[in-house]
Amino acid sequence: MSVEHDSRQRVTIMDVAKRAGVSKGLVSFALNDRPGVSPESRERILTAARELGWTPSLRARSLSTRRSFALGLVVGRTPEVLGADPFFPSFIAGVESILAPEGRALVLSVVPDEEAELRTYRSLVADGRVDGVFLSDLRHNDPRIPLLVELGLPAVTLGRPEGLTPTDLNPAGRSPFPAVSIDDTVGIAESVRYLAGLGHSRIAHVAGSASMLHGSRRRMAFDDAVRAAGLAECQTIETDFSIGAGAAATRRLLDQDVPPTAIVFANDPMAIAGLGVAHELGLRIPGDLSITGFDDINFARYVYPPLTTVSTTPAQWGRAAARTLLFLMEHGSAEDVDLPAARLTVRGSAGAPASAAIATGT
Amino acid sequence: MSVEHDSRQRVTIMDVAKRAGVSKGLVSFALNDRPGVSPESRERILTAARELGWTPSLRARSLSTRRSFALGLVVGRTPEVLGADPFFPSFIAGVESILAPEGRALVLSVVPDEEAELRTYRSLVADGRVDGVFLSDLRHNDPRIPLLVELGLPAVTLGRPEGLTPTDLNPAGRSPFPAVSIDDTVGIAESVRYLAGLGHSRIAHVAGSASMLHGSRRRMAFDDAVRAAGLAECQTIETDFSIGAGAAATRRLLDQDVPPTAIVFANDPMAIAGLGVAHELGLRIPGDLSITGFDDINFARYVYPPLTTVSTTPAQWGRAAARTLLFLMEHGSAEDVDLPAARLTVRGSAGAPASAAIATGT
DNA sequence: ACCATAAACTGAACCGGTTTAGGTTTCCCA
DNA sequence: TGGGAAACCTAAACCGGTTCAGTTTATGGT
Repeated sequence: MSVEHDSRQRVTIMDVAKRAGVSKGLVSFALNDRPGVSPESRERILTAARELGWTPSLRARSLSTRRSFALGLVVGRTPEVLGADPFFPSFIAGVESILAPEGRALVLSVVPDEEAELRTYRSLVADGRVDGVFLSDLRHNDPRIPLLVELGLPAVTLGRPEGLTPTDLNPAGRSPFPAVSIDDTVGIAESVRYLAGLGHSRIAHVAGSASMLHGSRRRMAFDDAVRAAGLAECQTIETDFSIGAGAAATRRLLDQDVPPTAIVFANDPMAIAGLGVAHELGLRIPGDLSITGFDDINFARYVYPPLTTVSTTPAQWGRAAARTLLFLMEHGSAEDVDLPAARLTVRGSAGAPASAAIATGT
Repeated sequence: MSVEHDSRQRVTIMDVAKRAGVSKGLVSFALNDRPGVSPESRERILTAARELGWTPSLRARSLSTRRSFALGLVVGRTPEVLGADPFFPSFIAGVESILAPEGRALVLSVVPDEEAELRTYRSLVADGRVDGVFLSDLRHNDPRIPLLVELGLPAVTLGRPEGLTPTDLNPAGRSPFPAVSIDDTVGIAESVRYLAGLGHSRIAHVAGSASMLHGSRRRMAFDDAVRAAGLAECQTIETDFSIGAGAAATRRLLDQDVPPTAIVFANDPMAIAGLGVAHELGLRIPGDLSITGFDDINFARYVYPPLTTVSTTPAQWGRAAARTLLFLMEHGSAEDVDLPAARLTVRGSAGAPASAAIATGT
């Protein structure tokens, strides 16, 4: 009994209806299991559909339901920064692992600057390409938030936004979008405590961009931890998170009369660049200089010495974000999710400073 | 004269037709600039559309034209391998730079294995999600090629496929899909020649997966170059392109009685891992061991010593691939594109072997 | 036996475009 | 002046689903 022979004509809901001896409306009802279909009819319809190998046309569904069954991710980074950071590949893999079984697709955009980013959101909505979006790399007074509110596009933020204007807040005074967050301050605090415990007193921080929430938050965590450890003012240099900027910052720090004995980097790419600069200057690591990173990218374990860093879980973040966004779109609201805090992973790049005398200056 | 006030009702082609005093069919004609529309009408219609801020509904267009105006990229890699390799972010950025102005979106899938990969292509087609796809990471007898032929999905391959069965070939005996390629054998040959020129005679190769075309092709290029340089048989170790495998391979190579004095790695992540292993073993680079990589990822310039490697241009590849795929879809066929060969970029990780005595064994 | 009500189901409108068959004009030339 | 072709345009069908008003059928209460 061959039913699969394609007669050069995609099988439609009408074919299924005819074969089951019902109207196409009822087929639709049965498929979206809604009430008002007798068990027998439902069975007959589903059987017919199976026999014909029918799958409802996504395009037709899109048109009549005004949904696209796709989610969007707009990444506003230069290829330079993007390429060095394995966050997105892992994050996307996590997202996909949730979306694929649900029959939803991910529409990805990579754009170089903020203006293009906002344009992209507008056109995604104008074209009805996506039903919701992931908002990553939050910034202070992030212009994307009011834009998405204006566009009425459901979203999930990676981390809690800050600096929202009253008009953006929802009635309860909260962010208009659910946030899926991971506490990265714990890891920074642990890094500083660990270094201080090893005997370091001149600890510097190579921070990420202050305009990015995770950049400034890690910096504040660093300052707090330094203070908590009873250390004197510690140096911080702001960068844009790029490898090159990390190398330059390291050079500046080490090129001082009294250089730091340890550097806490805001991400692993910069830390690895720092490692390179230190080697180049002939410093022993961790003897002359201790280094910690943030992210625990794959490279971290394989550079020399292996990088002591803070381990994050982007794939898990992706899964949680995808689940939250799907829930939001289905139920109209969703709870914030807090993932387990990122914790310090100790490897070889940090150790006791070689000379306490130099460190204390006495 | 406010026309922008949204009356809670998206403006449709009908609104434009009414305002221009024509039928909606004619609006469609004017918009897709087809013959049979008088200049005056066309002008009136376009003006009306502009005034109303009308954009044709992508969803409606999709339904009636049976196109999705989106292209697909299915990446079959584990997050582990994917995250370390900045190829895709750059490639995607290149693709996007072409697609965005054309109003096309990129649908991205990341799947862990080949089975899921094939499933994904099937469902992308069944759902009509994409009008064409990019085929990367070509493998020998790649099962995706016959699948895409069967599905009738236009595609562009990144590199020329091999091992096609006669049924897959088109009438002219060529691959059914246009290929956008970059010659990576030149870079490998240059690496070997460069090392040989420095005085190395025991050069090893840490190859990528032999099942991947670029893995085996680079390996063959290595063998050819070694022979051309008049060197004795040189060692090769096959890996899966992952950082960890690169580290393990390096360890095995260096843990021999007569270790190589230079290693040519099939990609940068493995080369960087090799650098780490060498450092760990207390070797001086390039004095005791020379290392070359492949890709010229961002990290390459910032590790110590900076990596001598072969520079590729993934963003350019992405642009060319996107242009070719768009052309293919519009005209039904497209020419192969050959990008400039990847060339060696000399930095510090390769140099003359410290002792010619050890190198020659005399 | 009869009416009320719920459950099951149908038919048609609708989503917003494209496409095609056919109908007017207009213009040209015999 | 008429005939024919070309240019322009309209109306309606179509893409393949969802949805809803309304009809039929089954159930139940009195």
